[in-house]
Amino acid sequence: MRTKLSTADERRPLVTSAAVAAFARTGYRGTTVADVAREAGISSAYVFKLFPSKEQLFVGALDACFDQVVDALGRGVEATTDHTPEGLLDAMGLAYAELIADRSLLMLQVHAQSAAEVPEIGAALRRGYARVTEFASTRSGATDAAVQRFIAFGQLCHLVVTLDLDDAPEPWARTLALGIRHPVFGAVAPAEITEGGAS
Amino acid sequence: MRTKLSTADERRPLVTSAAVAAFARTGYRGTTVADVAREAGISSAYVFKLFPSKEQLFVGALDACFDQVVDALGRGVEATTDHTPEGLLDAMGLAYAELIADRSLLMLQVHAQSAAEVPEIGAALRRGYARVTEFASTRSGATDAAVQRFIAFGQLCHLVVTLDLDDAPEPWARTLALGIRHPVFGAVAPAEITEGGAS
DNA sequence: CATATGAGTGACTGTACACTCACTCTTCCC
DNA sequence: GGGAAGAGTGAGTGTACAGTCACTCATATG
Repeated sequence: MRTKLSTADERRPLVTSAAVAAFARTGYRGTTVADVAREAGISSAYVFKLFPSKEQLFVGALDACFDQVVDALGRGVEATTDHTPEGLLDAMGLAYAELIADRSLLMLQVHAQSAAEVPEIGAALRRGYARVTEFASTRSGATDAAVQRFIAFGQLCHLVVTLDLDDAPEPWARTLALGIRHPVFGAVAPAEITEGGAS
Repeated sequence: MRTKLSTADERRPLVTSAAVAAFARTGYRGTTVADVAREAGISSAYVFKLFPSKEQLFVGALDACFDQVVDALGRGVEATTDHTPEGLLDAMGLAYAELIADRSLLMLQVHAQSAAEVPEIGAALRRGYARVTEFASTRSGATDAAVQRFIAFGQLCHLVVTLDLDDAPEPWARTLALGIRHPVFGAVAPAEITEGGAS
């Protein structure tokens, strides 16, 4: 009994997870479907039975990524007792920081942004950011400007993690990584950055 | 007399510009050196005489990109009369917005971020952001938090332009694109156009 | 048992691409 | 004129990859 068979519908989400991990490492064009297949422990021929094309496989991974992001934001909101708009956004930021501790979900978004010229991928990415932005906005009740800043610091966080700035000693790197920790118990950007630190 | 010869040292920067344009369109892995060669009007064989590898060609393009970004920030600083730290950062933001009106320099940074796993490219990207961050910090005299916010909104701007959000009607897109215009005479952040120029 | 359905794969195909090489043509200097 | 130095290319080579196909094997049911 070498391999236990499962149904295609059971296997598809497993392959999607494998695709998230693989595409997160080397991006849309830098990852072969053989890489995804290896990660999933199946043959690449079977990946093409499960998904019609590499493009659709990537889109599936990206959708799954945003599912998890929105879920995490929701859990963050549930977990806080501070129900002010700023408190709710902070709670979401913290939850996001915990979620992306392993980098995969974050890197997938970065790679997707670079592949957004592919129409289906661009559309999926817009869909994802629409969900996140609308969720942050309606669930926090914050002003548009505050929501915009929330997303802006999310994007900065992507840069910091991509370039491994959070444990770089250079002053400029410390400036960009201020308050951003990707190790699990850290916090993400403080919302009150009005008159912050010293130089 | 079909083609006027020029020296390799004259031609290299021309090819670098072509590389910026080509890589900006389809990214590091999505662009062939034949694409760059076509853009530059030479054969791909000759591109390899001018640059040792595709990777070094991309690094050259990225360095040139950051040269232009830092230059633009400098011109922004020269052009403003408001010498408060916030005024200087605003002026830099405005200059950056004008510089990236044609998207190439911005998209190249986005694509570079996705290719940062390639060691030489990651290093070049860190070099570039180091220059920008240090320049913004020392020339504005602003707090670390303000400089961080400056870069964060720059990253948001990358997202907005990549996803073409600035002329999308959806509310979430309007929220993210608040105050961000990429058409030439638009402004970034809460800054006004001060120079008296005709159309 | 027979036979159907669907899971899963090895071996291919066609193409695209990074990089090389042998070569030609131009310019310049004697 | 001759010939060295360098600009510039056409025609490759080797490899890697998206997608296909014909097939095997497991399970299910009558």
